[in-house]
Amino acid sequence: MEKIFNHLNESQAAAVKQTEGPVLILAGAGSGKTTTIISRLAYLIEVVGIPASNTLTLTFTNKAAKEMKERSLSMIENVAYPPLLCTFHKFGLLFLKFNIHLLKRANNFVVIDTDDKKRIIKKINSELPTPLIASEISRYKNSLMTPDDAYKQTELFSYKQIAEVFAEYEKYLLENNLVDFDDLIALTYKLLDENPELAKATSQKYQYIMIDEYQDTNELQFKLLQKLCTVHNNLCVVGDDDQSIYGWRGAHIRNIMEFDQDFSGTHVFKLEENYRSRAPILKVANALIEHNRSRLGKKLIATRGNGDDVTTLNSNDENEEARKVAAKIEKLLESGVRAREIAILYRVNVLSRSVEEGLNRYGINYKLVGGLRFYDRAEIKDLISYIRVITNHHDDFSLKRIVNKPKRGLGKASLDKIELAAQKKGTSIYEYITQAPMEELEGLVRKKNAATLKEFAKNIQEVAGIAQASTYEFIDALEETFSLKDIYKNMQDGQERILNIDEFYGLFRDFVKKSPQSSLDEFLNELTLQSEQDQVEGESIYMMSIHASKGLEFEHVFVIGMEEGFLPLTGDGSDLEEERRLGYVAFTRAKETLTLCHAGSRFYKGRRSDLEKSRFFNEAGLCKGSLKCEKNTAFKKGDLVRHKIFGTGRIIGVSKSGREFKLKINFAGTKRDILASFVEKL
DNA sequence: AACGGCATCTTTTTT
DNA sequence: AGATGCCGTT
Repeated sequence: MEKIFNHLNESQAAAVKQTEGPVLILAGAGSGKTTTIISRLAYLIEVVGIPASNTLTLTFTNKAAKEMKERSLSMIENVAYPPLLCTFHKFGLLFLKFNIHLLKRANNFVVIDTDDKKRIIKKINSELPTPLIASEISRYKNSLMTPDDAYKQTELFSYKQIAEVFAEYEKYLLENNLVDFDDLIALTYKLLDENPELAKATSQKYQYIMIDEYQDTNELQFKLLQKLCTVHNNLCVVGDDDQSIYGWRGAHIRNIMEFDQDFSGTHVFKLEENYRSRAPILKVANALIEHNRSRLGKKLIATRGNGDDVTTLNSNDENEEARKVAAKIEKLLESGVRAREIAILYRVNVLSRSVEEGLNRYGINYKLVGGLRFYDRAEIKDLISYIRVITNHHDDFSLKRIVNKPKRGLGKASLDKIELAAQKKGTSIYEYITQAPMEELEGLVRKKNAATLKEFAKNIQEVAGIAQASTYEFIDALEETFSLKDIYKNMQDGQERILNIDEFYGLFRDFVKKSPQSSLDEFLNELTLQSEQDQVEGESIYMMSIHASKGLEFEHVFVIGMEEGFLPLTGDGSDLEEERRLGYVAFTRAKETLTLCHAGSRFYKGRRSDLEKSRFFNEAGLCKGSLKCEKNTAFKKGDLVRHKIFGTGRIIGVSKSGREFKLKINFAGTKRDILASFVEKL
């Protein structure tokens, strides 16, 4: 008991103790959110006496789940079964394994990733852009729409077409017993919705539910949570409306804004004490986010005392910016700061390029986080396809991916012929290759290739036999039989690919060591749900998008590209309030110092364009008393501006007052003199 | 079947 | 600019 409350402040402790009923914990950046969740879990299990198996804690990323698991293990003692703590999708996977038979489907389904999904779509329709169809299908599934619903909903021909692709896509998944990411949640919901008894039983099993990063949930996840709360309302959600930065991906900020209306009798706790950043950093972050209208209202209170002022770094172009940032970082490193405590953040990934060059010139090592993920690399996906075919020879989808890797002379034309022949016989491609007489195969493809195909099928079977006997020997047998590394031996970026393959082999061996009794099947599904491999700790600084930085912290943070058009990013579909939240997330990553950089022009999309300093400098209160800053904001007669108290008005005159500009503004007929830093341009 | 040249697009990203 | 994708040529 003491151990649990030792490290908690008052509001954290209060939130931990409120175990019953709906609970909303508004956890500001750096306010000890994870500590609170873990403590609450420990309190439920160790003090209240709830069996660990009756709790459920859901996160969005594997990383968060992993961190919480590790930290909870050190806090919870004597637990026969560890509490279920996993991602939403993992929960869906587990649930479907036990219950998908109710949808008349076998539970040996395979989870496909976004790339697989796109390949399937592309095969069905190559006219419309695949990513569009993919995202529309995702949207339909998240709205629980059937292809039929989607078809009826629209009058547009192209969208009717998309609905038709959706129908065929669903048919394909069903026929091959595949499940996509959206299905993991949607089918789980469907099962609970159509089987009230199952919903009741599931809700009874998970009596205490906690959700991390609640501001990132979408509508379907919300509905799923409602089902899980069929027989109780012990739902505790933790999140921060000010850090909702995934609206563009369907996250429903409404969920957190209106939680207390969705669940009556909600207890609200605000965690506002910040244990991360120095006071000046928090001041700037608070000032910025206060400009958002749609928020629950929360202020970060500094506990770490005063520190350096937030610095603005002004450059003419991106090269100057890169030099200045690199020089500053070099100084920090010389003063003994560890490299991993320094991060460069940006709104758009392309902005990393110029800074990379600067860092290289200064000989500073950096690590790019994000970009192409390990499991998305073609060579790794090929390997996974090999393993899939070995576990399930009838997985035509994966087989087609690898049948010509390494080259076996099987191009599109030959493959189509084989596939057609297999379809006619009603068998899988693998089965067709093994069973068709040699003469028949030779009628379809070249003699030499027919033999290669037979050999390929034989090899698959052989390696499958080895896998069954010993997962230990499997990986070596795979490489020996198919020489997958040789494919890349003579390619330009081949060495890197071979290294990736070796890394994958290493990961596989680790998996086997950790759970020797597991089948390849389990390994595969685990893999599909896995995101990035753990970033290796090294002596290099970090560079990443603001999105990727969420949840992390660094002593020294540089935000580059703070210009209109980059942060905030403008254009169709952009949401100024979400951009502001992005700024807020970026600022609150910093523990000791925060440096905000902007450049007068950048080379972007093939041409150089002039840029205005971001309005966020003004909003964050970083412009007071400085004329230099006003130059870029360029208030002029006729501009519409907003004042926090007087509302919207039009500038009718500009004059200088000391070091600042004074504006004469017409607010709905009332003319007032206002200092420029107190209004924002509309 | 494989390669190379031309056109097109360009925010953020997890599962 | 740079990556990706499609199509036509070899």
